[in-house]
Amino acid sequence: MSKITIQEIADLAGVNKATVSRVINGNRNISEKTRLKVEAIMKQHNYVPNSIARGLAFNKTFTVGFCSDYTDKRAFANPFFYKVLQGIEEIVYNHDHMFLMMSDHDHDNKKSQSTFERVVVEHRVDGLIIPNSLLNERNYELLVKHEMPYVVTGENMLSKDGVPWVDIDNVQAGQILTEHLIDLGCREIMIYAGGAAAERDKFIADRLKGYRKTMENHRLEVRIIEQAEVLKSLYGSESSESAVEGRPEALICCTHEQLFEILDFENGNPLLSEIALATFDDFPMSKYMKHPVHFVEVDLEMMGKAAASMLFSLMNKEPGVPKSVSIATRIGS
Amino acid sequence: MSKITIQEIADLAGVNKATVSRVINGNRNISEKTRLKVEAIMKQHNYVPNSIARGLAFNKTFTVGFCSDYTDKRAFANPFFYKVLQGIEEIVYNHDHMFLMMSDHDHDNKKSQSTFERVVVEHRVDGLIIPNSLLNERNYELLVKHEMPYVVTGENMLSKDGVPWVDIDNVQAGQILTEHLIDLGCREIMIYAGGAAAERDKFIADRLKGYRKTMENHRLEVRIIEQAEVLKSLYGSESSESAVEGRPEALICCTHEQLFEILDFENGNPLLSEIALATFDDFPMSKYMKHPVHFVEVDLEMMGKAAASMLFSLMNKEPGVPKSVSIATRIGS
DNA sequence: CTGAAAGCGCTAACAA
DNA sequence: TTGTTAGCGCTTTCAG
Repeated sequence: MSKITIQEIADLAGVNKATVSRVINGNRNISEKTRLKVEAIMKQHNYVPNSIARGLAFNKTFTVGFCSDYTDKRAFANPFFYKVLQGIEEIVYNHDHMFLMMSDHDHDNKKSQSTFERVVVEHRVDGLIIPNSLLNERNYELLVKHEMPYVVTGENMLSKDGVPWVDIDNVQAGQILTEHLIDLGCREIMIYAGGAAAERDKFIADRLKGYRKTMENHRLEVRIIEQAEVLKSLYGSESSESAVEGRPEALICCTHEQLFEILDFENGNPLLSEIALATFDDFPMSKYMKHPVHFVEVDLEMMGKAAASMLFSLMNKEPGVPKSVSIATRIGS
Repeated sequence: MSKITIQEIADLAGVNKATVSRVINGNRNISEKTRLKVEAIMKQHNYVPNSIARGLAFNKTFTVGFCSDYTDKRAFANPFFYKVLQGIEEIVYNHDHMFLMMSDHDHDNKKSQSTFERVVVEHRVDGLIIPNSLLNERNYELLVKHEMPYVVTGENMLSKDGVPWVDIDNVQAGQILTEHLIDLGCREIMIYAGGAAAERDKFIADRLKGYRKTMENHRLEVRIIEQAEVLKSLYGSESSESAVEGRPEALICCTHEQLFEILDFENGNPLLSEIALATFDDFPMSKYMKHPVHFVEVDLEMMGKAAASMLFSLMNKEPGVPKSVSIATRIGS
């Protein structure tokens, strides 16, 4: 079925297949009459051009890929992650392309090619949207070498210039979240942002920066903890007088993992329930939780749209494409 | 880059491209000597056969697709849904295929083709795994017409024979969940399973069946509510004496949507907090919630593997392929 | 405006 | 064991 080829359509319409090809591709050099005739025949037999053959001739796939990272909790553990996809898809379909998702993990064992690698090397897509976490040195080289257009979601941590990315404005997010806690009356606000993590992940460094700036504006003390142990000791069983003194009114967790680490700790430490918790990325489960969590709301769909739009601009080699987009956030509820 | 073709490899190796093709495809009729030579040249130039061209020649894509349904809350709203994907991917890579995800929604407006339709009609994949919710009459016809092998996740609700599916054993799940609540000491156990929904969705009917069987075994009263209103009235402000009497000790919600409907209602009705809640599909957030939720644990990775394995069997036209797989569940924590 | 022919990169008979 | 020759289905010169 669907075996019907351009040649058969041509025969049926009594024209050459080149003519059929012209109507398929909207070539203007064609008489209204034959165009209509061919179109009718195509419709009648619901002919659909074979995309593989088309791809071979055009040396294109008419497909953009999205690679998600299995190990990226920030993405998949967030049930609202799919909104990004929705945004991407809308743009992709408007451009009459296919949207293909693949998943991958940054596996170090080079024994077998990663999905990502195969897709790039085999040119299975014309462009790629990948998460920050997948843009390591090796993958970067690969993309460049194969001249594969790409956009990164999440600001890149690679010290490369010119890597195009789309991300939420993490500095601003850090600011408004801190501002929100201050509005709530908190003064002693601590932030859980690992030193190593902040080095590795730009988004953590930025969130920290937003926090720091806000606290300093309000002349409040900046208190950063890098490991949960520090916090735990403040609430430990042998807590000294000074530990009790050191307890903050609020704690900002830079990632959901950090948040859950604290929440898990809390299950054995009712004292912790006094603290106001806050985190980034949508967290709509908050209202059902024992311990409510303040969070920042992100227009993820917009983020997806921005990424896809940027990708198409790159694919079309449009001049003057902005190399990055930051998306503002607001306090969620 | 990567422009290197089979012809150039052939020239470099001083052989015919057919010979190169033979080593690519592991043809046995080739001398060890030339095979090694060609392989060396290929490696040296990291030659990768163009998959598009290969696809055209083979009339295959070496790709299997997975279509997820945006509107299917049961899938995407569940952060652990990706485990299914992990299972699928493992099998797919073992078969040296690509795995491509697309998302779709059962949009009734026929104005534009759905992604699903395009993928099928254009033969972008050799086989497809799709959720139950996408297998409507129209899509079914399409798959059959285009002879596209497919497997459905979630038992099919279409009254078609021979639709291959993989699902959790929903009857068993209903049983163990009910059994679990009984073990906990509950006697008045109500189940929220919409009448219309149970008609439409086989999985609801099955869960209900498991509940019913267990309750009857224990000589307990089967109490089914089809709309949240019934329950709400039992807890409403003007609750009569009889309403209070009618309050169950436990409530089983057949879907997460139903569960959240109850949880949202609860926010204004502390009385409801007395009730034991239970639901299906993994719900690991339970331990962080104000109101803990009993749930059934599913080996989603296994489900993915089963679906993919079945698909490959179908693609290879293996004889005697079982038409369905039911996967047992256990109580989660 | 339309047709004929070459070719995209690879595979698969059929010969040699 | 290897080379030759057609295609796979479509696009795209280049003539007419």
